[in-house]
Amino acid sequence: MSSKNSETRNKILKACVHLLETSQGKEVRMTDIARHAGISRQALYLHFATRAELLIATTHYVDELLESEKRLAASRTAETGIQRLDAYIEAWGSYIPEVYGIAGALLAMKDTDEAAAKAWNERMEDMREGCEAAINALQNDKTLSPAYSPDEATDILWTMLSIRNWELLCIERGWSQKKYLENLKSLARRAFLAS
Amino acid sequence: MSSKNSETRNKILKACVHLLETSQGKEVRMTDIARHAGISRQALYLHFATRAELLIATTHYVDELLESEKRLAASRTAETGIQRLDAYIEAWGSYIPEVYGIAGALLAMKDTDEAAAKAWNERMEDMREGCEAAINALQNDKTLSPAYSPDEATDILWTMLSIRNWELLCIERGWSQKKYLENLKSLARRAFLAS
DNA sequence: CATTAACTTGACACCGTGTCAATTGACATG
DNA sequence: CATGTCAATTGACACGGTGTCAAGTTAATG
Repeated sequence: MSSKNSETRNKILKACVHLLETSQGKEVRMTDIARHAGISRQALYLHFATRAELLIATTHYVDELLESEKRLAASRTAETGIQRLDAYIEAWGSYIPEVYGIAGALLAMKDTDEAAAKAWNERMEDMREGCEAAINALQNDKTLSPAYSPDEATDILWTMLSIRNWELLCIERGWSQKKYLENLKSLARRAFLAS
Repeated sequence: MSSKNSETRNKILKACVHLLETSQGKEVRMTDIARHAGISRQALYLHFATRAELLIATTHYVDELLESEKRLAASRTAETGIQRLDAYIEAWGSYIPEVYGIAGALLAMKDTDEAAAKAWNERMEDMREGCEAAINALQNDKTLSPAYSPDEATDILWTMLSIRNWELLCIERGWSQKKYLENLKSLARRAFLAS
């Protein structure tokens, strides 16, 4: 459970990311991760107490790699509410495919594992704040449709942008990433802008 | 594996429904179902070869109880496209909370179990047909926004109405069923109607 | 009375997670 | 050089859940 970055710890995380990304759907077992990292299964437990902990660490790991914070925060600099809404959808929507594998694993554990649920909920809470900020920006511009309170609008935007929705459109229905982004931006405008 | 309705088969299905409905989130084990049905665990396997098969049978069972077909088909009688859209959202949206428990169980098995995935996909396909019919009705009325092809609009409506979205709004965000239905109807209008 | 079908009990195999103990090998420090 | 320590290894094992198998019980039916 070394808290620092050790050589093997990184090997493990790297292997975990790779497996989650490639083996879409199929289970990713501790054994698989170990083999792929070139170490023994037991050595995993020297670094991560449980599978859940490993998965959570993996999300942090990729977030660092992707500089997620930075990219998501960028939308905050947009001038108008509409631009901000667009920028947030663009940023978050581009983030999804890069974390989809890991998110899926975490999501699957959510129901059975306390720690995984917590990690996931924190993430969703962060995302919701981004939505809230975008909606508030609309509100300040007086461009938010009077049909919605900011809270309601936030809930809806947050739901629209869920990873599961991305999954339905881009995986199940085969939409391209470009089509997804364009459609979601346009949908959000239709939904939230005062006409 | 008796294909007919036997006494105990129904007891099992009833127990299964009850457990899935009440024990939200917690696992529902074969043992639990057996105990709750008042029979031995092994007797379950006399009626259903696998857990997946039992769950699938359970969905059919509740569908029969709820007369889902009938209720969902009702929207087809609406006159205008808009009414039809509303009616479908009303029907499907009211159906969700009643099958939420079972759906969750099936959804969770989707990734690991072939049969469960198939059962789920069939269901989603049916639902998509309902969406398609509503969108086509709009199209025929020339009230579908030119921004969308019927296919795109169908995909989006289908996504909007996903059980996971209902879950996010009604479970996670605590929306009432009434609020959910109203908001989804209004959202769909904003999204799909030509302005 | 004998047969048959539905159930029961109890044991067991398989898998995946997590634990434990004993061992090895590298490397640092006195 | 001896010692200790740290990371990793091997191998065994417990636990929980699904699914299988075999033998025995019970009740209905001819």
